[in-house]
Parts: sequence; structure tokens; C-alpha cells
Amino acid sequence: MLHESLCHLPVILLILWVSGIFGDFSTRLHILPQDILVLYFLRKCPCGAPILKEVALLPPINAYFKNNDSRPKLNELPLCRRFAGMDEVRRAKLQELRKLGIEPYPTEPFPTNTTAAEILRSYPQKKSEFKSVRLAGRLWRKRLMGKASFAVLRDETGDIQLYFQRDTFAEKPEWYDVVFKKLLDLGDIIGVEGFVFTTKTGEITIHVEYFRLLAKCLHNLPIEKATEEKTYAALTNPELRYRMRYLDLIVHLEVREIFRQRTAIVQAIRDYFNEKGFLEVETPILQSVYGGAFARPFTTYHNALGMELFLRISNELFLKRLIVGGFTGVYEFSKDFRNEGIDRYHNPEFTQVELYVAYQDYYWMMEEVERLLERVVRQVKGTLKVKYGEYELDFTPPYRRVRYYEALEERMGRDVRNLSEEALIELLREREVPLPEPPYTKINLIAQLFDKLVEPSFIQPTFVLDYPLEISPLAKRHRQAPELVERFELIVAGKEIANAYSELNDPLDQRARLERQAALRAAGAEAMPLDEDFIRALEYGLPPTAGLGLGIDRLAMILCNVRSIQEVLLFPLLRPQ
RNA sequence: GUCCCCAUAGCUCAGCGGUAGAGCAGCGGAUUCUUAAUCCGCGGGUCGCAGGUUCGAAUCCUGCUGGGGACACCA
Repeated sequence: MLHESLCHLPVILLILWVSGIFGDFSTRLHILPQDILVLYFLRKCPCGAPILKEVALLPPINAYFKNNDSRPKLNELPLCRRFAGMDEVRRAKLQELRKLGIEPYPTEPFPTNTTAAEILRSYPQKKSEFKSVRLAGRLWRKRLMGKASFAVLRDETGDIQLYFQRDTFAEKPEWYDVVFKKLLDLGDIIGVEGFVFTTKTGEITIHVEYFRLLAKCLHNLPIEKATEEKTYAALTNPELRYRMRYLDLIVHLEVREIFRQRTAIVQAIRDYFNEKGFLEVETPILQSVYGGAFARPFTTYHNALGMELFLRISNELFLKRLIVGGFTGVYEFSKDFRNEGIDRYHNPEFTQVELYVAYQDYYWMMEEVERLLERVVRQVKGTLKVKYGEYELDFTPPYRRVRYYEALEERMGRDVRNLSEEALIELLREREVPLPEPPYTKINLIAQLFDKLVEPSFIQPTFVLDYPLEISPLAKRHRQAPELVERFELIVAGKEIANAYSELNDPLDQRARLERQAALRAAGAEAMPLDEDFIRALEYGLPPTAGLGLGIDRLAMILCNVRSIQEVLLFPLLRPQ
């Protein structure tokens, strides 16, 4: 062996020499196509030992001489190989089922009488009630062992083990051997009927006596597997999860739980408001004048009217019109649309619930928010202490209350109200806070300081109250300080989740403040347009009113302990593919 | 809108100039208490798209598309 290799040495040296002619050999130690050509002509080592045979499998010659069509054509392969790993395997099984007279998408219903969770919860106490169960869901795992097999069924409520035994199977044995073992795939939707028992290892299991295919699944499912030592991740790519949310929901029971909780949050809020006698209403999404918030709107076009319309950025002005109209408490779960950037706290369409209650003020509303959240958090989480990331948030009222300027002074170590614009800009630079959008007004700079330095520091539920008048054009002047308004925000985990005022009901003041906004708008700033009809409504008399906006997505993020808003939106906005 | 990172098998990822890899899923076989079933065998890819550099590109460069993160806007 050794001497054979040695006798190839001259050939190898020849190769190196020829290669040197073709290119910069010093940078590589690999065999090139031209090397192979040399070998091809030499064929044999001077000692007589064949060379080409040994070299023939080297990569370049493979590429060099290989006929591209030498591989078997796809349709020449037997079916089982041709479509291995592809959806077509399942398509073929579907045809096979039809041949056996089994419709893969039957019309007949399959009424169930229990669920996986129900069996797991109640069977140990009430064994006699589970002699004949019917349930339906996806076939989730198969552990085939010859004449008996285990499988897992996943229904809406969770997973339960199935047991199939050839000899006790009610149908013909072929149903076990062919239909169950060969033609059913993971992900297929089936209905099963049988009795519940406990295995030797203590797992509650359905002994299946009859099953029915209800819908064939034509895709391979990414199925998660996990043990103590190791987890085989299934579907973690966020893009795929959001684009194919149905798949995400099939695979991840915890994702289903997030959306159940989101719905539970909405229901708890609705229940609370309804018990209070507030009226749930619906107001226009398509508006010819938008308002109620600072935001760029989406525009659309009405063909018959021949006019531009806006998707609402807020429903505030409509709800106040309803209070003018005589309702004392109205609320709406409002999907609002804002034409702004997308990040983990912002989606272009999002949901808030807004509530307006006549004859109340923001102090009353603060207590109302505490009572509401106490109820909602307890109902959804079963406790008032909620884990959010590294924090444990405590929703037990009362929440800390801190005035806007006092919080700012506490954080900055001095009162910033008397500083000049230049001094404020300097202060922002000093604290490494990016400058806001120009024009730089005192109030914009102060608001930037507050938003960047103060707000994120409130982790536990905290009311910040008495905001500057300039940044709150719809809130009533503070009863003691005319440069402030009666407004609060609720901050949790450093983010605003609610915003409320004693609503401005002085039509003259409101007109002046909105005209000021209109002037700012004309100067290029983001500000509210003037809604003449809204002013007119106020002129008819809005009772003293407390108003609230509560961000449902943000609240859901906190209560579900997720860090991105996309996790609490079933179908977050993504670019189309 | 700006900057940084990512895109390889159905899924999760490795490879980062020299024949495209693993685990899970899939296919064939064995298996009547398994549970990540196990054991034996097998297949699976336009390496996001388009150019460029190179004898040779999944790998290096440029552009594009999509996503993630940060910033800006905003809630």
C-alpha cells in the first residue's frame, strides 16, 4: 500500500507542475479540472498501477464528465421514493383512500361528546362516565408497534393518547393495518370512538374501537418534540409563524392560550362595563375628518361620493358626541389605524377600548381603572401578581400616583420648566436623549425628556397625572393650575397602556386649542385638524365627562408576558410575499 | 425612513472558497403498554432572487426581495 502511494509521487509532482502553469498554485492545495485532464492522458502511473480509477470520483471530474441527465428522472422512480418528503406522498395516500371507498373529506358530521382536557381532568374521579367517548382532532403522533399502537390526538383543548389494538378493533383488521398504519398521517383530522383506560405507565388513554377520517392534511407538519435534555424546535421563525398563523396555532398550544387570554381580557372589560350600565356602541371607521389623537391617517377613496376618506385614528370625538346626545356612559372597542412605523410596540391597526362617562372627572376615572384592572387581571390570570419578563407586576390597587412635573423633577434633579430652549437642548444632549422632530419648542423638548427618561422608569402600575396643556388639546384645564390639564396616563412596565382626561367641554376653549393645533399643522407639525361639527356638538353642551382610552394590545402583551405586539395580534401586518 | 443582523431539506440549524450536512418530520421493513417509542434500511436541496470576482461560489463583492433587532414617528 505504502509503496503504491509512493510510486504515484512522480505523477503527483507532474500535476503540481502543470497546475502551476494554469494558475496560482501557491494559494491552493486542491485538484483542479486541468489536473484531471493531465491524469486523463496519463491513465497509468509509470509503475503500471491504474490512477484514473482512483481519481475518477474526485469532484472536478465528476462535474467535468458527468452527464446531467444521468440521474434517474423523477417520474421514473417508484412512487414511494419519488414523492418522499413531499406533500405528494399525502396526495397519493388520498387517492389510495378513495380507492378503498373512504372519502377523505366526508360530508357527514361527527358529533363529539367530550374533549381531551375533559377526559384528563375528570376520568380519575368518574371512570364510569367514560365508557364511550367520541372526540375529534388532529392525529399528532404515531407510535406503531405491530399489532398494537399508540398515537396522540390533539383537539382544541390539548393532547390525549390513543391506543389501537388490531384484535379488538371494531372495524375490519385492514382498517388498522392499512388505513390507520399506512394511510393516516400526522395532522390528519380524525374522529375517534372508544373507552378510556389507564396504561401500565399510568397515562390516561382512549382505547379506540372505531375511527373516521374527517379531513386529510396534505402538508407535513412541523411537530415540536421535547424532553428534559433536549428540545427539537418546530416552528420558531416569526415570519412563518405570523404568515401562517393557522400552522402556528396547530403546533403551539401556548399560542392558542395567548389568544384565549386576549379574548378573555376583552370579555372581562366588556362584562365590567356592561355591569356598570355603560352602552357599547359602534362609530364610523371611515371618516371625512379624522381626529382625537396625534397621528398620520390612512387615506382611502369613496368612488360614488368622489371624495377622500380617512380610516379613523381614534373614536374619541364620536363618543363625546354621544354623551352630548344624552347617553351617560358609552364605550367602544375600537380598531384604530395609524400610518406610522412598525415595531414591537406598534402595528398599523391596533385596538383600544374607549370609555366616556358623564358627570365624572379624571380622579373618578383613576379609581375606575384600578377597579377595572383588578377585576380583569384577577379574572384572566387568577392573581394580581403577574410575571412580565424580569419583573413581577402587582395590579393590587391603589396604584402609585405621581404628577408629571414632579416626576420629571425627581428624575432630572431640578425643575426644567424655567429652562430656555437652548438649555433644554443642552440637557437632552447631556443625558444622551435624541432630539425630537423640529421645530424645537420648549414643550416638545420637555415631553421628549419625559418620554425617554421618566416614563420607562415606571415598572409597577403608575398613574402619571396633570400633563402640560400644550400636548393635550382635548383635556380640560386643571382646576388649580391653568397651565396643566386634568389628564393621566397609566404606565406599566415602562409603557403607556391607558390615557384619560377630564374632557374639555368648554366649546370656546376647545375651538381655541384646536385652532392652535391647526396653526401647528400648517407649520408642518403633527397636530389635530379642526372638526367643526365636533365643536358644534360641544356648543350644545357636553356635561362634565371623564374619558378613557385603554390599549388592548399593550394590556394583552403584559398579561400574556410577550415582548412583541405581533404575538398578541392573530394576523399582524406583514409585507405581502 | 435610517443603521446592524439573518435567509441552506417540510421544520430547527451546522457548513463560510474545493462532491451540500445533522437532528426532527417523511418513505420501506420488524415490533401487542409505547409516550422524543425502539431497531434495521432509504430518499429528500435552483443553498431567497439577480449580477459580479474566481479554474471553481452556499461560502467573497454589489444590487434587489423578505424577515428580525435598534433608532426615528407613534400608542
